[in-house]
Amino acid sequence: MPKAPPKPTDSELEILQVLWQHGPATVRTVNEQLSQHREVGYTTTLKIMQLMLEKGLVQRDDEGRSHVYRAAVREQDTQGLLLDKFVAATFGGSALKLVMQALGNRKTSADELAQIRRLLNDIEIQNANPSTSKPDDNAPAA
Amino acid sequence: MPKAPPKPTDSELEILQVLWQHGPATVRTVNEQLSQHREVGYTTTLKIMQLMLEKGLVQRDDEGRSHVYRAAVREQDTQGLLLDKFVAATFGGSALKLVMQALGNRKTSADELAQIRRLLNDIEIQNANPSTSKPDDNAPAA
DNA sequence: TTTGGCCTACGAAATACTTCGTATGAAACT
DNA sequence: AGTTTCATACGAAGTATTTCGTAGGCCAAA
Repeated sequence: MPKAPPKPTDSELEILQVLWQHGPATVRTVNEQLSQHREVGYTTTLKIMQLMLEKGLVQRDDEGRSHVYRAAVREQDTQGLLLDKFVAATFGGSALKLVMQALGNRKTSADELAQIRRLLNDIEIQNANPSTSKPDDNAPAA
Repeated sequence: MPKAPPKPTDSELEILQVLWQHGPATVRTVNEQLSQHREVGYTTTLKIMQLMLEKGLVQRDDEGRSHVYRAAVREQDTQGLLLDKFVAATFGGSALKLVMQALGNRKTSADELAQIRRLLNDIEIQNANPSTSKPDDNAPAA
């Protein structure tokens, strides 16, 4: 089994976000996206993406003159990995404390609260009845 | 207004956790706590705590022969600060996505789910009736 | 007083990440 | 063909963090 890619750094995560949203892209495209938020040199972006390639965070197609990069890790997986580390370091491993803090000290819209309620319901259904597959918003009503 | 202390690093956060839980402590005490989880030299801990003093993350009483350090930032404030940065970097600023991921990909006990439900209720009461003060578990029944 | 133990201060190395200058080459333009 | 344009590769410096060796001070026990 090939070794799992390491935890991305902050800069690497920024680049992954672009690739996740935009799909495969050249260094130039990525750099242009990043430049909309902060100043960053082209070769800086290039260098980081080259390092990401070595780390296995991205893959690239180097056919043409400019190489096309794409994420080699999935958004959900990466977020989950980072979340685990963050919860461990900051909240002593308690996801509950994290959620309380996230919901408590922050304006949360009624709509968002409703979504969370729905999620809670789904989870309780799961717990009560593990055989059923996860409910899907788009599924036809029973 | 004195400048707010910076975001603590991972090592600094570990030390803050000890101080928050244990209360004011000497370098030796802190180092002993840390040593229960991983190997770390005494002067390493000392050095980091000295840097934390310069950054304003801790204060110290250097009366006696061994100095006594205490956290200069509150646990909730610090967790909130770190959480904000983390949500911004990892979930594009969406606390909702964070909560969904935290609850979704993880076993959450019925008890924890109940606590979250209670929190949701409190928040909705707040939203509906902003004049009321926040309910307190320990408050005497009306 | 001398010794040993514990404490702080400090310098410096090791590591990780970010940044960018410059070299080089390929393609496009004139 | 010569020149400009744009891409990659690479070295190296700047910054932040972590780590620890060593020096020096203070106090108590011998």
